[in-house]
Amino acid sequence: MIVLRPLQALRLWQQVSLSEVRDEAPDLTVRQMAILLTIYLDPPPHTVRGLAAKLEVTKPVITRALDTMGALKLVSRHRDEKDRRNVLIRRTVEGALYVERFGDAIIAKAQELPL
Amino acid sequence: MIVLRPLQALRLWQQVSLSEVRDEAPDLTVRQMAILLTIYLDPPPHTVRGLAAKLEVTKPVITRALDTMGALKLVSRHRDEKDRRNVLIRRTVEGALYVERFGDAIIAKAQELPL
DNA sequence: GGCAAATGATACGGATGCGAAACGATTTCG
DNA sequence: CGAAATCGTTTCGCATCCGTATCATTTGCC
Repeated sequence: MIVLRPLQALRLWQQVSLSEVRDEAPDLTVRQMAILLTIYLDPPPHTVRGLAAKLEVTKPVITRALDTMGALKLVSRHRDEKDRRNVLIRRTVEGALYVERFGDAIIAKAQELPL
Repeated sequence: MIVLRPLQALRLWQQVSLSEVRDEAPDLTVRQMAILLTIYLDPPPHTVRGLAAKLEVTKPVITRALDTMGALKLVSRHRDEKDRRNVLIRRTVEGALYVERFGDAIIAKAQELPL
């Protein structure tokens, strides 16, 4: 991947952020987006503790974000039957669609960028 | 600019979001970031009304964001002497530095991306 | 001069997120 | 078996943001 100039990178971020703000879609916080993308891009399994460590935030932050995104059906939670203390976070169809569309949005904005 | 694959675009967004979350720096909301980047990338003058129209949000959203980012010294407000109803939003040294560093962070993450 | 329009700020009630601390359930291990 | 450790959740008080409605100031226009 090549990002030629700083200005282009910033423009890309601006355009994608603008489309997010304008969009009807539920606006996730930066933290929630980081969690969501990690769940969908990094290999499973994902646990609360693991995500908290990866993001360098406290566990309640993860729990609350999962509450919110779970209500939006973007992720789902399941007890680990091997070790019932763990909660395994899994992807959902709706979440995969959301992430896919987001990726497409980035690409679309990238292609519209001026030289 | 070329973003070869959707996965790369998503990875880039993830990595930059992660660095933002982990960072000590004051974490701006998506709206605030969109406003900040618009102020620094789009040609002035910038007014509350103009920003509200560009982001498709209400004026109080802009006012509040300017309050917050003004306290962080990322932007400054000045009455328009030509038409004292207007408030002109201007860039600051701190804000320019913040945006510049953010752009560098994007580029750094982009270069680290896997093929 | 007087009144409508325009601009940005503010008030209000509600929703949501935060950090720190405590909690319940489960597992580990001496 | 029982104490300690682990894991995720919940609670608490607080801060911030939201949308709607309203406000004060300034301007334009008849």
